Amino acid sequence: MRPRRAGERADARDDEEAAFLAAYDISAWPRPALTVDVAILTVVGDSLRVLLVERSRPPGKGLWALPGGFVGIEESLSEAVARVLARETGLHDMYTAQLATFGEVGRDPRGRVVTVAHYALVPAERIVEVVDLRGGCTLGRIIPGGRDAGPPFVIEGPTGETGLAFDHAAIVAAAVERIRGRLWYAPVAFQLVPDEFTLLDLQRVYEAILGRALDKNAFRRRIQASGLVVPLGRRREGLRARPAELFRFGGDQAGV
Amino acid sequence: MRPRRAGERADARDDEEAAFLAAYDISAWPRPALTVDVAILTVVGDSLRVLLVERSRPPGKGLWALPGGFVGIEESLSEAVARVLARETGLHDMYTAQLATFGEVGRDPRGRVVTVAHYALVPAERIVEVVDLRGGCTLGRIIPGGRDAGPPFVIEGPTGETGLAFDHAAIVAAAVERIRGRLWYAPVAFQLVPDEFTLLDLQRVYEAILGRALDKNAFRRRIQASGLVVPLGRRREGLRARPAELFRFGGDQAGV
DNA sequence: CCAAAAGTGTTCCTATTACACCCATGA
DNA sequence: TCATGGGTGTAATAGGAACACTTTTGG
Repeated sequence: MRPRRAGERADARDDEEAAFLAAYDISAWPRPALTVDVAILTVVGDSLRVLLVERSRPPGKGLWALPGGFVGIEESLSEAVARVLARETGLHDMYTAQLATFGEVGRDPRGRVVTVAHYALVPAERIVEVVDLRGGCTLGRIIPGGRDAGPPFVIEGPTGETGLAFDHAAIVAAAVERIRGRLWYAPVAFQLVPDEFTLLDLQRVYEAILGRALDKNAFRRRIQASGLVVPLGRRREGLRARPAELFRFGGDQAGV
Repeated sequence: MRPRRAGERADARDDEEAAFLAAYDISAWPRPALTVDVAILTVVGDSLRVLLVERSRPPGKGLWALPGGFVGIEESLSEAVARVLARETGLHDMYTAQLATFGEVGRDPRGRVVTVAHYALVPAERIVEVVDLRGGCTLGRIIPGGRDAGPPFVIEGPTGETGLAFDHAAIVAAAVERIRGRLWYAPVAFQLVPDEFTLLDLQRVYEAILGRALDKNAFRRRIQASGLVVPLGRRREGLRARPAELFRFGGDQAGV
């Protein structure tokens, strides 16, 4: 018995496939439930934050948690993410990416629930505009534990508490590790900054993500040499110091 | 309404949680089925390979596919991977890691099936020992499309065909991209080489994964400087050339 | 003028590349 | 001895880190 080549007895095979599928009942066996959870990351000042929602029902009622929800039978994972984010936070059209899938047996008290964790990157300005940060949403602070780029993290809610519902603290830690690893190779920081930004704005985002200070000159040259930013020829004035040149994301290497 | 602090009205909350969970029926709604699929990668000679199994039933009967199966209600994802690999290939105790989750609505003709793709790394010697490469298993050849480190790939089965069942070709491509990205930062290549190896053995593995030649001296120095290999003080003799020094994985940075 | 923030010049150092060369063995 | 694969020296280069310095604004 060999694998089918293209066109080889395709009719008979197709009939067998069709008959099999007609008789197949995929819901015949018990199986895990599937959710998506999203760590929406942003930078406020010099600290990395994650958007948390208060759980309004059990399990974990009253605890802070990542926005999430069950995956519908007719929607892809990314569609589920978009739907959940719009419902729980009002945000839409932001950069999202898949992170990892968490499937330990005891991670949800409701039963067997496997979650496909995602992360999203949004400028803080947009969150403040759209999200009601008093109506059940907050921006938890992510504190890198180590002095350099390593775990562990502490996630600190608005009232100083550190616990999140389910295994959501582990998801946040994985999200931070992921964007740290991708920071220099993918347009991560550009998603966290307004359309127009100064190089020091951008540097503050890099520093918040990495949890350590960067050399100003080295950073500036590295970013400009990358060809990922284009100068706008305008300056940001009004502060009590020398105006900084404004840039936007784009240019040679940006893949636009 | 504020999030619960530690110990605050814990009894009442716990009662509510317990009551909720007692009444909760998680199987009440239709939902996707969940599988795991594994790309078992290895290096034979100078080419990267992936272990394929022939599908013995519909859908895709007769096509080559990655080993995979449904996730049980009482097993974690990694347990499901181990079970599936032992059942379909006889391999066990190898290095596996999660890759990504594929959840497009139409990816499986049986209905809505979401798969958590994994990859595994095994030395070719072990596959030849354990797996029956004539009884429904084969080592498909992975051909990098670009001249450097980029996609696309062609996956070539034993009889020259290129199609895999479902979206498994995309999973293999994602697996190769992942191990390419991790090659210099994680012990990827060491999983693909026997316990005792020469530096040129190791270099051939790196070259197969990257799809390009590496400078011998640069490679040798980089690996030895990493502290990840320790010389055994013995040599591999018997070839018709100068015997090469044997190494094993371990040492300072190996995290053993 | 001074504080504060923006922006630049220069030096040092390390990792990577490229390429040429020497060494040990079996036939 | 020669072919084959194992192993090394060295110079050129690129990129990042460190640090001191100058410039431009608002008060």
